[in-house]
Amino acid sequence: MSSDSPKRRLNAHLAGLARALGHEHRLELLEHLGQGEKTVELLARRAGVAFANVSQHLQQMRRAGLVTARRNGKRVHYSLADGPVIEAVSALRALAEHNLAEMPEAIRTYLTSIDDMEPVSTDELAARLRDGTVTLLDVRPEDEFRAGHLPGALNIALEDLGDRLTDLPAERQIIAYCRGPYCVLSFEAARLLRASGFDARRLGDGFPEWKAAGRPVESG
Amino acid sequence: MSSDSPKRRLNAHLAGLARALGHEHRLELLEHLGQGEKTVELLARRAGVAFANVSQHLQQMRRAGLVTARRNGKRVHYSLADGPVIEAVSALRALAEHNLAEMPEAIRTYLTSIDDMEPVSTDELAARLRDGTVTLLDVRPEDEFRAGHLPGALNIALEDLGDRLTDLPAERQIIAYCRGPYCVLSFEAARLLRASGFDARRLGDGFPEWKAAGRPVESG
DNA sequence: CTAACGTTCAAGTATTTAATTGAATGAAGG
DNA sequence: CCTTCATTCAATTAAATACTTGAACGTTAG
Repeated sequence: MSSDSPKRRLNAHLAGLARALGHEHRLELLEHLGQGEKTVELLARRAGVAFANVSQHLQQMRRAGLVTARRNGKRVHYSLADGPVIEAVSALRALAEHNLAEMPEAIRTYLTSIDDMEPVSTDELAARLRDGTVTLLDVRPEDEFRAGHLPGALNIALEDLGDRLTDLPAERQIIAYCRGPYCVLSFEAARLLRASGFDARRLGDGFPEWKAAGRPVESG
Repeated sequence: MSSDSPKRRLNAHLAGLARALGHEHRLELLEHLGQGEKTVELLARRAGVAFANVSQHLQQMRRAGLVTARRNGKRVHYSLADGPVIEAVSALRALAEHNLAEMPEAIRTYLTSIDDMEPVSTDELAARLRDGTVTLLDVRPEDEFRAGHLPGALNIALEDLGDRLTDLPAERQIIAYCRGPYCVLSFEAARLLRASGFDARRLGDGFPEWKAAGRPVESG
């Protein structure tokens, strides 16, 4: 009766999208691309995946419409397509979080330890920023910060944080953020800061989610 | 530097979820399960897929935590897991809709023709229901209606609609709904009703999305 | 023009996934 | 108990996907 061909083809199309998201490396690449445009080489280095391999994964995602490529000189710069890609990945995460029970132990403890840091919500952060009662700290690498960051954020990459504690106010609460909800950078930063006597917390989401929610961003 | 094993494993887990959504037949099965619990046999029939094949797809989704199974006598009844499964599929659809340009022509015309029916939004419907100015028509098969439907809806399966036009009010607007945004049932219903002189529209979403949005449902 | 470099392509192998078939389970009914 | 029926399992084949390697392409610099 209702085995309509167009509907089937649409489902096949949706399935193709899902499969394009269905690989560990591609999800990692998307997370990095969420921070801003990047070259293949940089992505390969950051993700720790073989070069040609990254190129192929990127092309697969390009075919699916998840990312776009632009050539500039010898390099090809990839970035997220402007559809709701972040939202789709977030939906996957929400799905995963709901089934915590069915996850391997190692992942579960990882997630709950991240949760123990009492993450600040995006709404809460926005309010605190209006009040001006917190210092906002971006602990991603500098190039990602330059490509886009939350308004008024201070950038100290996690690896430099230990050497630059004196740049931070001792009396104000510090909220650290990084690439996304499961990115360890802000988690490690908050831990380090707390151990050094600061009042530190972390943002539950990261830059891509903030931007995807339509909130203002700065760059440069 | 930050090639943390737990994070990688989490991405692998997310990728597994995405792959569990990454097949035409599984998406179709999820759509049917969104209407309510169903046996393997019924699913195989409704989806037009070979029996053992359906069983294997279901088990794959069960392993991924997308669906649950319960045995009752000789039959095994599958239903959606209680995580945000509908939301994840909706995210995929949103992604697909955003890239209309990159879709094969056949699908694109299918989608735009559906859109030409000026779908009613969930919010709009809720308001109109409060006013009591519309008749709500559920055109899914009776078993799906019994398993759950929108409050106050009248059930006439699409295949019976032509014979039961006299059961419908000529003076009130009729809003038809079915299984989801891309389900043809309500589309065909609205077309038939309009051709018969009724003032008919269709709901943009379907029963599963209404329920997933936390709105009230009735059953029986 | 040639060399160097970043990226893509092509080919091969290994692995994973899908569909089909027939046998095996497990519950109900005579 | 033996049969029937719905479902699952196991085994096979076919197809798709991932990774590696080395060659090819296109752009910039000398």
